[in-house]
Amino acid sequence: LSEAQIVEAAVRLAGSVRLENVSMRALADELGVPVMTIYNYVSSKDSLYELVMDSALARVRVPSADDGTWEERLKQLEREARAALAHLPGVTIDRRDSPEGRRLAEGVLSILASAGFDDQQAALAFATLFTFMIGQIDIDIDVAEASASAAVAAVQSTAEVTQLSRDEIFEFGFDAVIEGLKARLPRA
Amino acid sequence: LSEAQIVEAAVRLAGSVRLENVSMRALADELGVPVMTIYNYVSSKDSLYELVMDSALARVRVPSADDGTWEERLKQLEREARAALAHLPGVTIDRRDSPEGRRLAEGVLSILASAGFDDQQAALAFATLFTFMIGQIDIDIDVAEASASAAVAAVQSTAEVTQLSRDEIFEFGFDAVIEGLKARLPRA
DNA sequence: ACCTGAACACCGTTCAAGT
DNA sequence: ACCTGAACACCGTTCAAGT
Repeated sequence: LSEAQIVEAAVRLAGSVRLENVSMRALADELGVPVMTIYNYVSSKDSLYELVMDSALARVRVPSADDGTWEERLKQLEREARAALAHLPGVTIDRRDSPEGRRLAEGVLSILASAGFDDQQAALAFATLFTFMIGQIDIDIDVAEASASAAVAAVQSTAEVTQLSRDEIFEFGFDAVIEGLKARLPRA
Repeated sequence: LSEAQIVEAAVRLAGSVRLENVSMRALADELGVPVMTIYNYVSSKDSLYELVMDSALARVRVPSADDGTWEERLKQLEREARAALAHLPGVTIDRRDSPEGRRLAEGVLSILASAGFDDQQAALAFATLFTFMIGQIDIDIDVAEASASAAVAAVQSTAEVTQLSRDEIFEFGFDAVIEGLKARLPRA
């Protein structure tokens, strides 16, 4: 048994239930060990949240400067972050003590700097993008948990609108946010 | 004792702890009644979440057509919704079966319609605004719970940046989103 | 009819006893 | 030293017994 195996099992179980509803007892069953054995590798359930989050975010790459325009790089990063967490209900980006969260935050800030934002504007743009992404992840999970949500319902209630996929909504929203930020970019 | 008193007590307790961490026993203590008495007025803790959310959102006004430009009306609505939930950690907008959630969603959609968005674009714009607001509420609460969060840390790490207040970030982000949406408005 | 104590089936985690 | 069963202090809610 190892920390990695525990995280793996938690991810497996968190696929169908919010991680906070996966009990340590259920996790132990999944691993075939007594409950308290887990505590030899993971100090608490809270620390398990962080380990799961970090293992998910570890997959997210920060595109390098030659991977396209700054808009494309940002979009790519956010798309991957969203995908990494979309199927882990109950796992959000806790930017507090997470190494991976910090890595990605720095990635976003450096892309914004390369776009020409000064420190102040980059910080504001970062907060805007981060806000949008947290909302996106939250909504992805809401929709996954109850496909008859009122966001969809509200959308559908607007007459002859064809149903919008989550991906279309993401692309539209992200492009809108980027365009709004670009308008605040100091002229080159 | 009444449903209203129970919701009031829950709001009181949810000021300092996330509502999901307010136990029915603690709520009963706050009200000075035995635990099971609450169940004569509220069918379950889940239904209590909805009652608390609805009572908070009930305060949020949908500005009428003569309350300013559509941008100002949207901003006013979102500002109030944010304020209504910012101090209720653990209470998000569950658009599922909430009357107040539906009322506000329809309010936003009607403002977007008055701005000239067609149904499809209005639905996409609504989703974008909603995503941004959910993220904002989440982050407000994160920050309230741990004022030394990494979003702030990341911002501060960018050298000589003065600390940004949550309100400044909201104003900047909201304006950026609105500007991005406006760019998608069919030309009048 | 309305109310509610005791009990049930859970939690995360401590702690002491096992090897 | 490492492991882990039993126990503790909680949960939300059922249900039967009280008035």
